[in-house]
Amino acid sequence: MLSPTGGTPQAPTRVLVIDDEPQIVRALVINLKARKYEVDAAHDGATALELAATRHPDVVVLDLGLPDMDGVEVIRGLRGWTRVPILVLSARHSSDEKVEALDAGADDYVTKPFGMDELLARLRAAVRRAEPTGGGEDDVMVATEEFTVDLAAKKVNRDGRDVRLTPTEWHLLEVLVRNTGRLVSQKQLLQEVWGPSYGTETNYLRVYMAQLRRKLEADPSHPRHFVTEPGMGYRFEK
Amino acid sequence: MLSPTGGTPQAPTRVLVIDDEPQIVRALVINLKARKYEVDAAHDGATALELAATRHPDVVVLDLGLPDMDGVEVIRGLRGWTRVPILVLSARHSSDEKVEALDAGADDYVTKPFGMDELLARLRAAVRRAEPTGGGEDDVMVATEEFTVDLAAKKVNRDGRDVRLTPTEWHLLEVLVRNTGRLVSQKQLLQEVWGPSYGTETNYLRVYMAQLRRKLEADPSHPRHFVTEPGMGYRFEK
DNA sequence: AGCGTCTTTGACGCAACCCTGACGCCCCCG
DNA sequence: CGGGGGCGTCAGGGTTGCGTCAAAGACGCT
Repeated sequence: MLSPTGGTPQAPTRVLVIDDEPQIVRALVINLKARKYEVDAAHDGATALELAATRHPDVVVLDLGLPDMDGVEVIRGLRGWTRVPILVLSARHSSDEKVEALDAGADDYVTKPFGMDELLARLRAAVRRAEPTGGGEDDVMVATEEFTVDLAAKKVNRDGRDVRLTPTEWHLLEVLVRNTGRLVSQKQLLQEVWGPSYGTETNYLRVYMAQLRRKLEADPSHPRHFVTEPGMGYRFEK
Repeated sequence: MLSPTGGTPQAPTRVLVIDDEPQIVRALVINLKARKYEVDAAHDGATALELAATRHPDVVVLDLGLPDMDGVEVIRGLRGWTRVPILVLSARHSSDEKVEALDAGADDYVTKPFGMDELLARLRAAVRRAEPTGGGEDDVMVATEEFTVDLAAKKVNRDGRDVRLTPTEWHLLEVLVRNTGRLVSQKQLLQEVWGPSYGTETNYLRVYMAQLRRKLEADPSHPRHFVTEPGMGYRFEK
């Protein structure tokens, strides 16, 4: 995985690196940028808190040994207003120090010298669990003048009443709606709804398209939304 | 701070410890119980997954060296259906192993021998960040015309009297209510309530949906709130 | 050890769904 | 102008899935 943000394209993950040792900052910045992270860097606590407030990073990498203030104070300063994941770096192996940092609100604690692979893995873990819960919570709704389709809730509403669809009807509708405006070939429809071994049983499509139209179209015999493209396939239009 | 759960009284934090070395398990259990955690223990991967499904721990401590299966497989088995924090223990210091475990979905990685103080601090950190976000006011109360469900208090009230629900009934109701209006597939229901190894035992659903309807619906044979979507799943409507 | 509660499992009737075939229509093409 | 392929419609039958009931097994409590 090259990009830190998984499959779908989205805003790059923003990292705030706080360390006063130039060579460590340089190594981190290079490695992070190579993996398509967006990186800000600060070499003391004051600028760190400032950058955190203005740039809103998705994750913070914090070295405890700063020139101007105690690293734990930086953690408290951040935790006062944000739950952004904080990954602490430190040369100290002392258990007390780890406990203090973690209880102040740090998410993870890595002792120097550290392996870059491990650090990046811990960073990925921190970012991942901060991601919004629940997977696909987007309420994907498609609306026409006559009915609405809610892909997430698997609901179809027409004239204020819910329309009952059978599994096959729903599946067919789903494929069409996900390709709104585009032509979907008969073969593609058959394979997506009935399975990959189907492809020629166009009579299935005729029956189920008729049922969809009967349940959703104002005038089923003159469909406005479920359009037949003879010899090719079907198309859903808003 | 003696109690792991902050100030306000609430259910104790439940920890699942997975390790095949008895002395480690004993040390962990003693230390955790002394701090008012509720502790379950498993000494192999199979029972671990089973316990995770039935007991729903708030955090998992997992030793990678298990007799029956690879520790990473346990992580994947858990991540298939839950986001519970996973804290990995391991004797291996190898960087590759850490990266693999973290990328499989672990939240933290501690190498043995470990300091108990540090482990407990890391455990607190893992639990803390898994807590519900402060800003998101959970709709813990859901009301219909006939009954109300209080998700926080785990109470159901109907006609002014509390309704007694068995653990399974409640769990099923909870999943449905958290997805009010949305269709929940039979597989999802089975896996959330009975555990990840279930998915086809739809007869369980039939029995327990009937019991929920009998206890909550005005006319159980014509359910208004617990709607069956044949072949797909069930839906809770207000 | 005994009891009660909860969970699991099996059997049965019924309704709904999916598939199938037949028929008629329209449009394209010969 | 006639034939044919593709499409829409309808109705029947096999199959699946759901609701219900009942009883056995598992578990915890007294």
